[in-house]
Amino acid sequence: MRQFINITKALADSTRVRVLLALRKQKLCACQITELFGLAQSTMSKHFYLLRQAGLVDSRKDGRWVYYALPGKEASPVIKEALEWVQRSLAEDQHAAEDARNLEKILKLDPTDVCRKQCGR
Amino acid sequence: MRQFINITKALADSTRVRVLLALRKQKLCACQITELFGLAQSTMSKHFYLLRQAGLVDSRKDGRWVYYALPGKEASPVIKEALEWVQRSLAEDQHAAEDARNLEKILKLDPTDVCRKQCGR
DNA sequence: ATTATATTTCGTCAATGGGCGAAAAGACGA
DNA sequence: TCGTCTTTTCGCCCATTGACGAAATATAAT
Repeated sequence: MRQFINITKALADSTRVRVLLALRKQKLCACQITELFGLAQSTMSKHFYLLRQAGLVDSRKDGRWVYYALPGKEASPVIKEALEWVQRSLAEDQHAAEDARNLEKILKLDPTDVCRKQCGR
Repeated sequence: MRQFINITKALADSTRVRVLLALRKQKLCACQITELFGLAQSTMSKHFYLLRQAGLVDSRKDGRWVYYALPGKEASPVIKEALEWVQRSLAEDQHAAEDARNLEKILKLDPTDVCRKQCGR
């Protein structure tokens, strides 16, 4: 029950759900996701923490960057079903579609520039 | 997105999730559910409100009683999938099992007595 | 009509949660 | 090592949420 509520709490915020939708097609660096939503780094970091704790994302450190991705086949059924439910329910979502368009632009930039930009925020 | 977050927020509280599990086998009167959890009527009423608003339960007024039940086939796919996910994920849950045992006892009582008992709370 | 019963609404309080900036931590390059 | 870059942690603020009791609403019984 505890684990389950962790998952539902993590899903009970639109920013975090939008992160999951953004990760649908590819893994993303923390700075790219932060850029996408325009929130403070510290705010996004807390969101990442909750998502990781719930098991809804995997994180992999690569040098100075941290990459987030949807968990793979090793994830528990409850997690996999939750993610499938999210993706299916919001496949046509307008907000998510706009995020996807903005993400396209961010992906064309050099991640280094994206990160540097945030220091000056 | 808005509707989806309503659903996840409704699921992000263990009392409300336990209500959904208790309704697995049969509809229940508000007083029976309130008795099961031992919380104030007003508290439970607010939980019912959120569950109803999210579309996760149906309510039907029958005289003085209000019966809550899981929604039927007319429910939207996102709702049905959410409920299936909840039930499947917590089918073996210990907390839910204990609730089920306590519910057995409550169901053996006359609902009228259950309600009356709560006035004296 | 009046009283009793079942549920909801309202007002209040403490706890939680999302937001931010500043400081700390971790990792690379000069 | 020293400075730079990326991310996380910490402390704070304001809004939201879950809890309660009291009052209001709605229905049934006398």
